[in-house]
Amino acid sequence: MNVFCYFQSPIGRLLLTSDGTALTGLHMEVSRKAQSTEGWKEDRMLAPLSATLQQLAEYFAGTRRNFDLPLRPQGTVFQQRVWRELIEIPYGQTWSYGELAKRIDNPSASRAVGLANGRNPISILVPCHRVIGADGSLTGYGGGLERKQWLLAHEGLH
Amino acid sequence: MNVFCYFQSPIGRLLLTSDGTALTGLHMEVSRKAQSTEGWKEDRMLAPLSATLQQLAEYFAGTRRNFDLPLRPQGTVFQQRVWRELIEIPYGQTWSYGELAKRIDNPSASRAVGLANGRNPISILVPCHRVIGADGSLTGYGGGLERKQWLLAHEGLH
DNA sequence: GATTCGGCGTCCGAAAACGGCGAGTATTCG
DNA sequence: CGAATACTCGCCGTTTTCGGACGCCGAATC
Repeated sequence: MNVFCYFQSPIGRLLLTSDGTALTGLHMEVSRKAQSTEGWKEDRMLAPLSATLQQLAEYFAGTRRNFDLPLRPQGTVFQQRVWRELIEIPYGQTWSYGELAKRIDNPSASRAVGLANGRNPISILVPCHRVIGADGSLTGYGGGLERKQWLLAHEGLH
Repeated sequence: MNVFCYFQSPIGRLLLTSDGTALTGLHMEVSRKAQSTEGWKEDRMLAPLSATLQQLAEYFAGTRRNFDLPLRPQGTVFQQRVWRELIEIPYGQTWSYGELAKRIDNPSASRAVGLANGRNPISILVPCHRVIGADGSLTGYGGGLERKQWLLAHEGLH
């Protein structure tokens, strides 16, 4: 069972998707990559979705720093390792791609980490925006660098 | 929704599977290729399954020569064409792989037809056992040549 | 800074391997 | 001489393998 709904945020509309028991995706609206929801059902009341809506609202309001939600992102073994580690980055902090690579015992895979980051299906909640270049540059972001910047600023950086 | 059940036949136990609305598989027990039913529900009462059980019993009892069941085999376009044509072979008759290839307007694809035959997910009902070599040899059968021979003999051949 | 280069997992396309064949020769026996 | 069997070779869709390109990097060099 696939369900979805939208959340209106300061950085644009967000698409939330769920398999019925957990959150499977949180996508920003980017023209080129319009995730299709054809054949899916819209439902803001489904438990995982309504909980996410609530916590997102609090996050953007500035009253929440950590999320507590059932997540189920789909990906390869390596990607799962990267994403699981992403969640360990505290609110308002940043790691470099290389640091993240070290943390998953694959110190030379920093570039592959970047790739896995780009494939993160659950943005914001899995905070791939908290990873930047070793020299402090933002380097890149699926939703656009301006959104990455906005999120980091919102968390009190720069 | 995936459901399964078993049928005890003269040629061994058969595994029937359904997506809830049609029959998706009928597999013979072969050690090397034990189709996994993990996470599936066993239910002999589900419409497509109970109907199949009934008609199979009649087939093996010798009182039924044609089946009337909702089938939904999964495969490539080419395989679907082959399987659809297989159903046209009358009870008690055999075609060669080459003849079947001609029937689907691909006369030189006899070998590919053999391959598609081997992938037939619904044995007996989709009678791939009625296809033999152009020289009359049995050539091959997923469930083992002895079963192919048994089925053809049961249909009055040789 | 700007450029170069090595490292790493993934994606993608091309190429090769693989059969439940069949037709055409060659070979073997009565 | 036939007829039956053994070999060879082309066919064709599918699967597997392989190599190269790519990207949200980082360190070294210029």
